[in-house]
Amino acid sequence: MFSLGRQTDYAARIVLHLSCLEPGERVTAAQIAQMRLIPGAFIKRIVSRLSAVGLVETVRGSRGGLALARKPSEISLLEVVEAFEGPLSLNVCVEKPGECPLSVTCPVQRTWVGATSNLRDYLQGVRFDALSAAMARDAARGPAHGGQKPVKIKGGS
Amino acid sequence: MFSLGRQTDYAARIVLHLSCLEPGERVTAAQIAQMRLIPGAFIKRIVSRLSAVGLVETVRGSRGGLALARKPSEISLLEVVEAFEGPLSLNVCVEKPGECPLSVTCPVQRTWVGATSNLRDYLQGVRFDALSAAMARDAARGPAHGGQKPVKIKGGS
DNA sequence: GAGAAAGATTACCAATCTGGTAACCATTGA
DNA sequence: TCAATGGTTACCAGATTGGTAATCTTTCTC
Repeated sequence: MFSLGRQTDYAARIVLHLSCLEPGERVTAAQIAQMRLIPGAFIKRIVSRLSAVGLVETVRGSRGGLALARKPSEISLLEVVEAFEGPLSLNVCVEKPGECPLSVTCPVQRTWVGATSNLRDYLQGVRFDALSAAMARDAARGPAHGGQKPVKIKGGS
Repeated sequence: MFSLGRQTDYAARIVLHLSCLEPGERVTAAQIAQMRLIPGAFIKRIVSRLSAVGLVETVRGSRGGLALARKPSEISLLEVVEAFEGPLSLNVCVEKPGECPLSVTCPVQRTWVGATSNLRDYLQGVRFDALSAAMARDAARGPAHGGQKPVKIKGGS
């Protein structure tokens, strides 16, 4: 069906969640899992990766938790996607043009390249400050308007 | 790695190949397979699908073969892609927004929707008359310039 | 220091998808 | 009738995916 993996979807939710925190605030993976409907055991692997890639900072131990490693305005959706899907590429011949002997004279190859960089540009243009702002706007409209309880962001236990 | 399947790639090659034919001309699947480096047994399934979807017309029996069902200018790359990948959608929540309870207030969902339609537009804008013209231009420059034997199109047996 | 609360890492699993092969059927022209 | 074609189906091995679970490591609190 040609879609992103669940992990990538979950990862975006996590980063979005963290984008909504006050600076200095921290939240546990379990809390995110619960509020963002991510399987509790699964989120560990995802967070681990986000941390390895340098998108989130983690603090171990009791009273530990997660926070963004950078400002939301400096994180693009593309970064999150590529952290889990690898370098964006609609077809093998985009990454490794030499692999297909036809690629030199293949106009479709050039199309894949174009579509790929198009998509990449789009995703790179989406930054998490904008996303969290949009979410805050939605939440401000209140539960009634969306038919949906707005997700509570603060981890204020 | 988030890329199109091989079938889709092959399908595009096939349609491109057929786009380069003179009107009324026909070519066999085996010939395409050989010239476009598609596994001989595999191409049958792909052709079968292309025919089922109404993109190519087939003639069975001895002296049979394939041709486009429509003019190349009326076939977009998107059609070929969706014939093999299903409706384009970067995430499940694009096709089935109701499935994820968060989607109502989820700004990422709207981003997936936007990126999807962006990609769809791009692919819909690529038509096979343009691709075959580009390929003809390349071929006209001769073998020396590409370091690659130009693919022979005419099935002149 | 003990213990609980976190994240980190690893092994494992079932289910699905994928690319591909092969055999056989159906149709058609010579 | 026979060979050449496309059509269909069954099958297969390997990779991927989404997910669970167990165990390790770090850190805070008492």
